[in-house]
Amino acid sequence: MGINERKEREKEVLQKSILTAAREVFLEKGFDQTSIRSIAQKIEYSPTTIYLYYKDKDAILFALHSEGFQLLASKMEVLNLVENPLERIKAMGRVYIRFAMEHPDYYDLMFVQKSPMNKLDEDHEVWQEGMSTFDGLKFSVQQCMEQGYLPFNDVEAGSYLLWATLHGMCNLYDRGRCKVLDEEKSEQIVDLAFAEFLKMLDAFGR
Amino acid sequence: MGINERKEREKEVLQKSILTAAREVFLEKGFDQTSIRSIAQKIEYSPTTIYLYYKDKDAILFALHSEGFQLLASKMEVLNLVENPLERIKAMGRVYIRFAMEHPDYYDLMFVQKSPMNKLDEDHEVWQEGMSTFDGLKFSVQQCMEQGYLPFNDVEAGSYLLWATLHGMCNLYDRGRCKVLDEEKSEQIVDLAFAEFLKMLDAFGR
DNA sequence: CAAATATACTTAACACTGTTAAGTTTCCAA
DNA sequence: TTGGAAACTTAACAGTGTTAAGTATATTTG
Repeated sequence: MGINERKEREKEVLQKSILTAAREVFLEKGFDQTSIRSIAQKIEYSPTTIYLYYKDKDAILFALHSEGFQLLASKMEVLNLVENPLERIKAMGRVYIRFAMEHPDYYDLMFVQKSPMNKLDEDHEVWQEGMSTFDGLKFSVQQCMEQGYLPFNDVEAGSYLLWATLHGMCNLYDRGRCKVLDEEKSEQIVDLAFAEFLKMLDAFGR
Repeated sequence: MGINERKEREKEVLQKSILTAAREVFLEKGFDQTSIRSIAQKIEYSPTTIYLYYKDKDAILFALHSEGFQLLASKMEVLNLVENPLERIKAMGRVYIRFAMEHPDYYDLMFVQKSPMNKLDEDHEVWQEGMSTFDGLKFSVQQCMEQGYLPFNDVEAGSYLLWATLHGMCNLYDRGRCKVLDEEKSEQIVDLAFAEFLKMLDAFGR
């Protein structure tokens, strides 16, 4: 009989509407203001109902974190069109920074907050979302090394270095550490620093 | 009469013992567990007494953040012995990473957490601690540019780039994003990436 | 068809958090 | 000795994540 299946579907609907509400609160009010109670209020259920569909708050944040990676991956798709691996890495950097600037909350959840990572530790799972994205970078770095565009010894270490450079620029900016510069310059520092970054990369691009 | 002066001194003593207790809790239990009540318990005063000596929690965290910068500055002192500006920058990087690894909580407070920065926004002050440290980097970058060690257009942008690179490596590591690598490699990734970083710097060191 | 059970959801509560207003104690000066 | 200022505490507010227990509702079973 299809009753159980109908119920299954109904459960899925509520699970998804919880996630939708969580996303709305998260994007409107930010990480700190995303509480179980505020999500519950949005879907007009009691706070405890949420625990029947998600193990805890971290599970919800992990789901949102995964959404962020899907969004980033979609932005990265255009990079397949770039033939030259060094140019592809440069373009990746532009996409990455643009993503961090346009979706600072998603970015924070994906690369800074500890909450979503707790879920992995509990379930002894691997960080698929992060690994897939990093694989994309590694692929291009590998090509660059083979073609003499980059002087790294180790693909993973080199990829991590490039990633960290962009992450550092975005994170310091997001966390207000650009205050080491005057206000005018603060606003454009990420773009300025990225320009210097490209300069360094080009020094090897023969 | 010296009574008022004695009282002044006593107030200062309590203010400092609050900060000491805050530091102890912070270093023992971490940022999240550093609550007003836990600090109060340590000094055996009521939680509200703390508000007679510090405006709010952010003010205490800012004070701890400043301590962190003092500690970092002391570790940076040895760099004055390094004559060559590029070598000095490399050594700065080593000191910076070592500091981040040995004092992850201080590092987080100084460069990641938003809390200490709120104090600046409220009081319309400048970030002296950050600026002083950044000035040290800018000085060496300027020298490197003059002597042809680094190809930057802009001293501040170049300095920010170098800072961001190290910060990114430390922050991604601290926030568990090294999980893109296998466990074995995760542990040494910062050192490995730093080695690649030095390689890139050396490419200009003629 | 009625009783028992399983499902879905809510209420109330616990143990916390930062912060403030009001009340109490302590101490010093007039 | 009394008045008042200063130092400190109590109680409370409004919020947090989370859990145990209770309540309807719907489904299955006798």
